[in-house]
Amino acid sequence: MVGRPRDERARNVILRRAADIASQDGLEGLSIGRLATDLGLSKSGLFGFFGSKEELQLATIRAAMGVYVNEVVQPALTVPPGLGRVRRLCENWLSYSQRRVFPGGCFFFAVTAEFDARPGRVRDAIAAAGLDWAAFVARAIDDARQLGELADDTDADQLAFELIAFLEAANVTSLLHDDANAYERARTAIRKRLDTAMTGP
Amino acid sequence: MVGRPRDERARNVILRRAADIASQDGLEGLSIGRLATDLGLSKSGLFGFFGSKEELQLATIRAAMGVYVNEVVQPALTVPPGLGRVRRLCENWLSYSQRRVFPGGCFFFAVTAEFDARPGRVRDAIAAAGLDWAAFVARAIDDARQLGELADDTDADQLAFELIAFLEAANVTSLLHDDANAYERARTAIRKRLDTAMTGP
DNA sequence: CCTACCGATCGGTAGG
DNA sequence: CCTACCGATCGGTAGG
Repeated sequence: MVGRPRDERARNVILRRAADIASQDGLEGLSIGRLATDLGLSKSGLFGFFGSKEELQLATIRAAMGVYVNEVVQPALTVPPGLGRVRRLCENWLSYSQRRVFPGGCFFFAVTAEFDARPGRVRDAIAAAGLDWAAFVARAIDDARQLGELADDTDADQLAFELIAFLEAANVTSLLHDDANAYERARTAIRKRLDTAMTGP
Repeated sequence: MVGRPRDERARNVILRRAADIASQDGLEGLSIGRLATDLGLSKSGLFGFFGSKEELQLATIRAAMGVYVNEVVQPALTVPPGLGRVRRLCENWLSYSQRRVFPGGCFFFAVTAEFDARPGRVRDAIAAAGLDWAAFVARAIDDARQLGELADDTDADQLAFELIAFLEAANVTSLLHDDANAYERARTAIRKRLDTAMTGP
């Protein structure tokens, strides 16, 4: 099912716009007609790329995952494993949210809140992405622990939960109140929490 | 503009159902026709109660605020000011989320993520409720500080930000992954964070 | 990839 | 508070 290069480029343009819209108005607020008009395509032409609204939603999630990996995950892998990589992951995330890579803030925050109470393939795809991300953060934390940079008894899953909580709280607070201070709040919280984790509970 | 008692009772029933729907499908997913069918009313009859969809959305937010105050805020006021009240507020919140007082988890989490990137009166009402809540938590924290139960230099707004981050992370994690452990994660995080705040940074 | 169309549903209104 | 209706928009399809 791989199209010609030209089709793939078109798909990428479509899906990047779709992710922008969904970050603001949700994956249900993303309508095929509106997306087609935005891009200067016919509705049925755009529809033909995906075959159903659900497939468009799933493809949009995959495209947003690509952006997320490029913005948050990959640049952290240039830092060697350890506490530095954990800090870099958090900073990359805050920067990705603050720079409004997606105009509605973190794409995954928006669509998670939208689908967390609606069963289906879209929710399942969002949940899988969330588990992957939490496991990746926990792995980076556990690497730091094994390297002796965090206390031996550090619970990586617990610490990942707390750091991710700070990141998401900064995202939603800055969006809702146009308050960039929320990012400094999160940075302060993360710094202090990692300091505590260095010496143990 | 106060209706007869009978009208007020009907309004309460309508708005409680509206809040349930919105917690799962959002305030845009809440359609007048669906709400009317659910309640056995005609669409135009229900429409007449509110006059516009936006007014229905605003009334639904006010109704959800009443539930929230009853479930989370009021029972914490039976505890004297201090650290005990702060802990009680957090526990009330986790219980309110975990018991699914609204079937889609915390009503305000759902609608905040939905409207945080859309200007308008609905967003403004949600933002005002969020500020009130954060200020209330910060006030409870500062009471505890003034009573000597938290370190003198405790930053109440910062600590409120962190505690609320844990609460909301538990809500969304439990919903997305059907994982009740998230509430224990939040309880652990809150307990440790308050312990740290007792002795100072 | 387009035009033209389908039935369903949306918010909202007329008229009683 | 109801029935009946309005134009707009939804996801999706027919036909080319």
